[in-house]
Amino acid sequence: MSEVQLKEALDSLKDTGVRITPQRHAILEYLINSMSHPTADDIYKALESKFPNMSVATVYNNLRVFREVGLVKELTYGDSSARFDFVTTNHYHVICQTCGKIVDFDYPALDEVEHFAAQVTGFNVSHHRMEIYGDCSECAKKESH
Amino acid sequence: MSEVQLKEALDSLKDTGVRITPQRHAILEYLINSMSHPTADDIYKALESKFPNMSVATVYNNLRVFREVGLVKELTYGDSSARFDFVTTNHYHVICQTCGKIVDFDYPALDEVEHFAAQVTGFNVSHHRMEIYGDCSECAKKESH
DNA sequence: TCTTAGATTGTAATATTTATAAATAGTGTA
DNA sequence: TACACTATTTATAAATATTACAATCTAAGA
Ligand SMILES: [Mn+2]
Ligand SMILES: [Mn+2]
Ligand SMILES: [Zn+2]
Ligand SMILES: [Zn+2]
Repeated sequence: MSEVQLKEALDSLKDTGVRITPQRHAILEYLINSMSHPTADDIYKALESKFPNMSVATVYNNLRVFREVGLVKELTYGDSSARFDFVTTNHYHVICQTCGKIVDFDYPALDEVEHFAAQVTGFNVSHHRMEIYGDCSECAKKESH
Repeated sequence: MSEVQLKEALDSLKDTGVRITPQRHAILEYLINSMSHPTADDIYKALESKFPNMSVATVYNNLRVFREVGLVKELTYGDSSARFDFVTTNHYHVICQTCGKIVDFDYPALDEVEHFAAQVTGFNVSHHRMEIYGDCSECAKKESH
């Protein structure tokens, strides 16, 4: 299953005229298999044994390329560094304010809100972002002690 | 009207045991009167004629204090610096992807989404954030040329 | 007025991300 | 397969935003 995703991703790069390098292959593979929301530095560290000479700029450059092609979404929060999510199905995120855990969360897209915003503001609306914040069950348990 | 908001804000600081300094007074006043979503540096620059010796650290420190007390909300986007919004009524934001303009936007809070997320993930949900992205009418017009 | 804990200031440090230029390598073509 | 062309990588420096720190100052209660 993840092999299929990787193959489709590589094909979509090829279709856009983006060269497939070993670094790109490895970053995509890591994003697909990790099933998480890693930072650029997470990816850099995870691949440094395989690519001891890879530059961190390469990770950033390729994540931008992947974002532009539509393969990954960039999740930006206030605090620290951006996180990257391999695009599969549309979903939202629930984030623990205590430990930082990010949980995927399926919910129908809020089309009404977009339409309403377009009408009220005159914007040409393209998309929205939403995140839900709280404490995960582990952290909530610890706090109650 | 803004005098009332300023007075209430100062009272709420006093109630929390936060000292009222000229710098804090000025930052709050600016946030309330600007009716916009300034960055820390916007505030710093706007007040430098009045406080030639004020440190940018003071602006950051106080914005954090105000956030902790609940007087301001910090809006963090990917690209540049954080923006700050004096808390009045609950509202969302519509953001122009081209020029960066931020427009306030009233919409009933998405309580259902929060409840659903809590049930599905087991989180103790506290709040959510949502922004709508698109192009404002001016930018959309320019692009069509 | 005096005292003192908290606030401000000036500066250095940290961290993330981007820019740059030289070296390298992927891919289409012959 | 070998070549040529150009995209990509690498290494490093730079830009930017934010925080840490220590010395100085001051708001506010006694
Ligand atoms: Mn996700
Ligand atoms: Mn606002
Ligand atoms: Zn947690
Ligand atoms: Zn615009």
